[in-house]
Amino acid sequence: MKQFTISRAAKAANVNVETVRFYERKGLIQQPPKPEGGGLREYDDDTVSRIRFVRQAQEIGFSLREIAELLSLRADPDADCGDVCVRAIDKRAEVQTKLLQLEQMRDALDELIASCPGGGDVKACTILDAMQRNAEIQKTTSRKGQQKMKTTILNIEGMHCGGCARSVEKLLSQVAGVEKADASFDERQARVLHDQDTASVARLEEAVNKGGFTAKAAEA
Amino acid sequence: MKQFTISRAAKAANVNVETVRFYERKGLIQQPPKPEGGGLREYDDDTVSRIRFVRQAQEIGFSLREIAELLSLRADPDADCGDVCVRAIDKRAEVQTKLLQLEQMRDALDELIASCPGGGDVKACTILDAMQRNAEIQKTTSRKGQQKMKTTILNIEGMHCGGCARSVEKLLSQVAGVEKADASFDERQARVLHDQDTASVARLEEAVNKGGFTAKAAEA
DNA sequence: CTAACCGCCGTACCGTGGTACGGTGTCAAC
DNA sequence: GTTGACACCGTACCACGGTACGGCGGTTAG
Repeated sequence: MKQFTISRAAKAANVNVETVRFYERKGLIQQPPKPEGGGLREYDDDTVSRIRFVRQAQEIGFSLREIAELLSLRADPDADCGDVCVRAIDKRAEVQTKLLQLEQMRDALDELIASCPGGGDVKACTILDAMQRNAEIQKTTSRKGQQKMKTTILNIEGMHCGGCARSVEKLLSQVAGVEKADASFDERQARVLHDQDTASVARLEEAVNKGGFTAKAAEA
Repeated sequence: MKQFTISRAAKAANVNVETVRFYERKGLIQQPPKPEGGGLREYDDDTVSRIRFVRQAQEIGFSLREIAELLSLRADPDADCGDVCVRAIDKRAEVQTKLLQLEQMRDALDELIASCPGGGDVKACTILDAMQRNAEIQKTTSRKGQQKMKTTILNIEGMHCGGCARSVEKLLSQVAGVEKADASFDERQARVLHDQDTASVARLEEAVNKGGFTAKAAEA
């Protein structure tokens, strides 16, 4: 097992020294203890691997917070491979959603570009016009569906960790008409901002229950 | 022309009041003057439209900074529709790049998910293994290409505004081997962090020149 | 008339993923 | 034994796109 100083370790993992220290602070890697007789901390191969794992997971689209979870799963002897898989599937769904949004953007831009006369007075710019028109359409559709936004607090049973809380958030946010969902593991609660017409409280509870939790609206 | 209070304007544009104020501070919208006799500022239809324009442009993928530019173009009597078009094309390229990256992510995740046995000990998790393996591969490839990173300062002629500076950055960052490119309109310079082997100084100059500017490496 | 709200404004803070700086300690080579 | 490079550590700072708060004053409904 090779030993490194921090800067050698950073170089080996192809990151900045400050980044290594940043990851230590975030708990993504353990800071090696100082040698007893004093001197410099010694970083090993394993830590370098771990840093590279972090970068790879980042490239796949995981946030540092999620990577920390993966790493702790990896270290947990009771963890199941299925847990990892669930996260991968969630992430895939997330990536797919972003992908579709980006495709919409690209198509919208393509349309704009195609309609451009290529020059002339900006007052007649079809691109700006089109964006303004879309903006106005948004207005009318948002007015058509007169939203009755309300925040509901759900008491949730069956959460085991912060990851569960995030699963609950995901379940809730996938219900049509839900604007915002925050779940707190500590409080065993979720706060949901939703349109009462599209997303009834019953619908919210149902969605959470389907995920294997138990949700009940808290009395106001 | 309807008049609104700030909160009514915010509601009409479907944003938070604080967001309206934030946009004012960022110069995206003008803050209406206080009426002479005192009292409340009056927001008009036009401002509301402008806010919706901002949101729409954001959805298409423009940052607030870029939107500010679009808005000032829209107001500039000398601006050409082609200027807007160029920005749209740039943005399309950017969106396309992100799209490809996300597709890679999705495919990588699909592979990981497909390989998952679906349960069992996390020690045998194919997903984590695969990520670790990829991480190790990255290491070797990044070692193979022994990069000689260097920062070069280019003096740039032909920039007319901050937008030009950003164009220069874009031109530079598209050169293979360029890690980072910062252009300053005020200083008429660009600072480029690049691999000397893949991206020679001549190549950098060439790329900038092709964009209609004139670049010369500054003497150290 | 008074409470309760809204406008107004400055300022602080959030999360994300780092980067930068300054002072002190340690080490190794010349 | 000195010099220069690195380690160590706390803290501050960057961009981004907002959100939140606190105090003041104006306004409006009951």
